[in-house]
Order: sequence, then C-alpha cells, then structure tokens
Amino acid sequence: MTNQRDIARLAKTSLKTVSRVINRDPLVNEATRQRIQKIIDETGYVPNEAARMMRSQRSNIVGFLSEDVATTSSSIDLVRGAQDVAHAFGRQMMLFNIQRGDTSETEALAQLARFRAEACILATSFHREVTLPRTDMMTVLLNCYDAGGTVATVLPDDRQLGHDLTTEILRRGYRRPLFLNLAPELAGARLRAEGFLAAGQAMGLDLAGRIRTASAGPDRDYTYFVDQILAEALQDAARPDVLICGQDLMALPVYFALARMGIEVGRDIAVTSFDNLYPLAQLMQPGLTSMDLPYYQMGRVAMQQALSENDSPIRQLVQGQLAERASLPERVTA
Amino acid sequence: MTNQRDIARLAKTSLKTVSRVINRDPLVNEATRQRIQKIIDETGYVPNEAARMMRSQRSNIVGFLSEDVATTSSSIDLVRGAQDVAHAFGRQMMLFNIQRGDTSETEALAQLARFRAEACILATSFHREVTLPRTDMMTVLLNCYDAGGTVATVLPDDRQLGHDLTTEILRRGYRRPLFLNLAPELAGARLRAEGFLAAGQAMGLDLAGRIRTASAGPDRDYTYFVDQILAEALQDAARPDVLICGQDLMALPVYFALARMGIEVGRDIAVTSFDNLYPLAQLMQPGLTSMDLPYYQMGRVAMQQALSENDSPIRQLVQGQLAERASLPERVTA
DNA sequence: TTCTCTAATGACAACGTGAGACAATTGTTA
DNA sequence: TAACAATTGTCTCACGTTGTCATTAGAGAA
Repeated sequence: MTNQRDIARLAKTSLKTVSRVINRDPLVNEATRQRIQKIIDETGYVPNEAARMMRSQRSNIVGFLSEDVATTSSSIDLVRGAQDVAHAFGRQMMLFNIQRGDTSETEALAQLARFRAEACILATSFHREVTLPRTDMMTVLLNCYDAGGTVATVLPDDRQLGHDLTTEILRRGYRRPLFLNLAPELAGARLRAEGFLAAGQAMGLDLAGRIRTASAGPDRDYTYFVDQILAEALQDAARPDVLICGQDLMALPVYFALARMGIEVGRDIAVTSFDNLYPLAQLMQPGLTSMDLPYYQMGRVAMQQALSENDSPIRQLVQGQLAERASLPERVTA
Repeated sequence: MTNQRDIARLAKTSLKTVSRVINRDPLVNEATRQRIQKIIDETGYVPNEAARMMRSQRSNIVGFLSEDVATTSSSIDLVRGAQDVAHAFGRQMMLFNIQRGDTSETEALAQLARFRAEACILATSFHREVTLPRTDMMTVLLNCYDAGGTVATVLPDDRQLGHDLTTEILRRGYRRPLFLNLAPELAGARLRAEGFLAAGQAMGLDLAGRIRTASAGPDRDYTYFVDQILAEALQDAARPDVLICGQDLMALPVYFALARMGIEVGRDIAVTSFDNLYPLAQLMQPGLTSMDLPYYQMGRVAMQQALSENDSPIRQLVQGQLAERASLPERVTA
C-alpha cells in the first residue's frame, strides 16, 4: 500500500513536505504543494489512519451503538444526525447494531476500546433506563438514561408529547379519550400518562380512569389490547370518541379491529398515536395522526454533546410535534 | 491510556512476556500467565488496535455499507449475519448507513480506505444494478449487481420467489391471480414476473395479461395502484381471486382499499406479497402471506465471500420461502 | 562581497505493538 | 556435577505518520 514515503520518492522531496501538504500546512511553497498533490491524486494515496492515530495519540473516533437499528425507521435519522455532526467536527463514527441480552453490546464496546474511541453514544429503541458497563469513554445516552443520572442524556420529552397530543385532542372537541398506553416499565409510557392527565386537568377534565396499559413490546402482537381492552371499552356507555395508541404499530391492529366492528376511523372514532412511523403512518387509511419526534435533530444534539468538553451529566429534553393526518379530524361537537 | 509497558511494570515482568501472554504464546508458564492476565483484567487493558494494525500490516476490517438500513427491518438481519461471520473470523466490521445520491457512500469508502479495510460489502435495499467507484478492496454486492458482472454478488433468487409463490397460489386452487408488480427498473420485479409467467405455464395457464406495473418506490404511496389499477381490475369480469403485491408495504393500502369496497381479504379475495416485512406482515389482519428471504443467511454468505481468498466474481442466488398466514387460505374451488 | 533574515525544506525521533535473535535464569534429570 | 529443557528477559527493528528542531536557499541590506 502506498505511503507518504512513496509519495516523497516519486515527488523527489522529503517525507515531511509530503506530510505538510497532506495536513494543509501553509508553510509549503504553492508550486511544491501542487506537484505533490498531483502525485497524491495520481497514486490515489490515502493517509493511513492507524498510523495517524498512533502518532497523534488521538483516534478521532466516536462510537454509535444503536439498539435494534431497523425496528424503527426513525433510528436511521438518529444515525444520520449524529453522523453529520461527527463529520463536521472531523471525527469518524463507528456504527454498531446491538441487541438487548446479547453479546453484541459488549463486543461493540470492546472494539471501540481497541480503537481508543473518544466517545460513545448509546441509542435505545425505547425510552427506558439502562445500566452501563464501566468505561472511561465520554458517553451520551440517547432515548435512555442511567440509574445514577451521572451520564449525559438526550431524551424525548414524553411528558410533553402526551400533554400536547391530549391538549390538541381536547381542543378539537373530543372529550372521552382512551389511552392505550405502553407498558409502565417504559419510562416514556409513564411520562406520557402524566402529560395526558395534566392536559386533562388543565381543561378541567379528570382523565384518571381513561388509561389502559399492558405489557407489550415490539415483539408482541397487540391481541390483548385489541381483543380485550378495546372490545370492552367500546361497549361502555362512555364509549371513547378518540383512541390514543402507545405507538403506531399498535394503531395498526386497532384499525383492523375497528373495521371488523364496523367502526370507521375518522368518522365514528378518532385514532392517534406516538412515533409517526415511516412509512406506516401515512400508508394507513385514513392516515394516522401521530406525535413526531425530531430524530435527526436528536442525533445531532447527542453527537454535539459527545464531542463537547463539558462532561457534566446534562439531561436534554427534546420536544415533539403533531404530524396531522386524517385519523383525527376536528370534531363537530354534537 | 494503558499500554503493554504499563502492564509489564505493574506485573514486574518484561514487555516481551506481556506480549507473549496477549498473543497466546504457549511458551509462558501458567502461573505467570495468570498473574499477568489478572493485571490486564484489573486495568482493563485492551491492545491498541492502531498499533496492531500498523505492526501487522493487516487491518482485519471489513466494511458493510447498507443503503437505507432502517427502511426495511430485513436489513438488520443482513447486518447481523455479516457481523457474526466477521466476528467468527476475527475481523471487525465497520458499518455504514449510506443513502443514494448522497456523499455518504463516498465518505464511507474514504473512511474504509483510510483504515485500509480488506473487504467491503455493499447492500442495497432493492435488487438492482449499481455502478461502483473503482477500489482495490475485495467487494461483495448484496442485493445488487454491477453492470460488468465482475464483482462477487449475493442476490435473492427473485425468479424463484415469483415462481414458487405463484405455484403455491395455483396449487391452492386460485386461477385468476393479478400481479401488482414493482417498477420494471428493479431487476427483482422483472425476474419475479418471469417466475410468475413460468409457473403459470407449468400449470398450463397463460398469465401474460395478469401483470400490472407502475413506477413505485418506498417513498411513494401506492395510490395509483390502489385507485386506478385495483379499482379497475375488480370491476373486470375475470375479477382476480388473488392479488400478488410487489411488496408488503403495498399490501397495506391494498387491504384498506379492499375493505373500503367491502371485499374481505381471505374470504372474498386472497392477498400475497413479497418481503415478509417484520412486524407489518403479522400485524395486518388477516396476517399477510408473503415470500420470506433468509436475510441472516444472506449476510453470512456475503461476509464469507468477502473473506474468501477466491476473488473470481461469483454470483450466488439465495432461495426464499413462503411465510404462510391467513391472507392466502386454501381455496375451495367453486 | 558578506551578513542577516525569512521562507522553505529536511532529518530524526517517537507513538504501541509484535516478532526475531539470543542471553540469562531457573529447575530437572542423567 | 554436568547437561538439558523450560521459562523469562534484553535488545533490536519495523510499521506510517507527525512534532520538534535543524538546515538550506534566496532575498535584501550593509
């Protein structure tokens, strides 16, 4: 493989001058610079990163561990945001797919340690608590937080998500929401419930009895919600006029269940959700109104935090906003 | 950062002996080995990969460029398969998300060049042709192929997919399939059409007029298919008894459109598709019968190829199989 | 011419690891 | 006691790059 010595030999100059050209040292004569650059381009020489790392004692590497990257398409935007910032700061990002209860996380961290990575972002697919293996890398948690609260964290403001969605629902004239919330083990679910209740109170409504919950993860189908809770709720006298699903994936079987019962979404009942999952939310009919999070921005923020010198454990909350579609029309109050 | 010299000092031994322990040289006394290993564990020392790479002149790095990783959950299995093989062979995988018509691919390849990666896998989200920038890395294409056919390639056997799905449909008693195929610019779509026709012929059926097609990508909704083609076809005298969708994402609006028309999937009409997209296919009601590809296995095969010494451009086809759900019941022939 | 100053270039060392050559030390067996 | 094997240590080099410092070339001034 070509190295700077080869370039120097071809350019009939010294190793150091080649190095200067590569590192854009202004102390190089323009003619020399061009001559050497020409040779570099012709040979396709690329500096050896390993040597650079060793000599400079800086890896310029930031790890990004993404849990179940592909289960939600939003995670791609987290990655993109982080990648763009890393690149802007001249760092190289090492991306890893990890799975829970797997060796993949350990192996990823081991690889990052071997490469002397300077920082590491850990992104989970659900807002929840994690326990971190001890490491001396600057660490940023994305969509999760550690028990001690000693690690920098970027989190969706799930309380705000629940609050704003509920407020909008009430503003549109709905009065009997039913919140099919995710499992309370998920921090996000608890916070959304808080926001839901607070938004009700602000409008003088007590929504305490309007939350249902069940253990449910991405791997589980939503039969319990759909067959038990939903079926029961719809027979109630105070039948809900709007369903708030814990996530878009849950809204899908809900749509089908409603259709089976002859209840038309958007006319007989409204449905909303969280995630704004691409492309599901817009492929559903009617389009699913869902709370959207600025994932790209979250990725950027996380990487900026990872690269910052500030190692005090900051917790940043990110606000979401409603992606409006036809499943939540303005209600003509009867 | 700790290095071998530090370990040697702490263990009151020589640099060489530490090196021997780390590189599993059998010429080390077991007691000594354990003593040094203990220090290594306590300090959390990990060999410096940059130094190792430089000294050994081997990066042990394989790049994996995944196009739009998260748009299909299947890509995660490609990554896992490749990762597992890489790890088993003592290589470290560098994963990149790339996007089409972006600098991300160039940047990823540049980073791999700087790290002197030994091989590179390029995975696309659709089976199609790609043009490669020249590179001296061993390259394997996954789900795509180059124009010259000079690069090792792992491809789904889309012809087989189309053929086997159609055969199964016919075996179950359906006789008027309508194939809502993807855009013919996609190699996979053309091959599936071939398989579809061949399967018909094998059963003595001419299915030539039973294919519809339209430019459609993942970013596009399927309104044309649904509102035009489907609506028209269902009014036809020879109304289809089974719909074959180009991909699961298309099947979703198809379900909704059929429901709107009062046609029940699984009873009045069958629906099948390609991708077996998790978790969509099982969340749809009735569950979507779809051709599944062994993505994990494909990832493994691609990585094995990437690590093989054999640099003759092999093209490997991977067979898929039907994931059966309720949307394609056995037909009671009238 | 000779000296001074600056711009440009070069020589050399060092980063951490791994490997070879070989010496030194210990314990074991003849 | 000598010969031997097993174990450990010393020393050296090399990988490709870049920081430190030294050297050279060229221009202008005395």
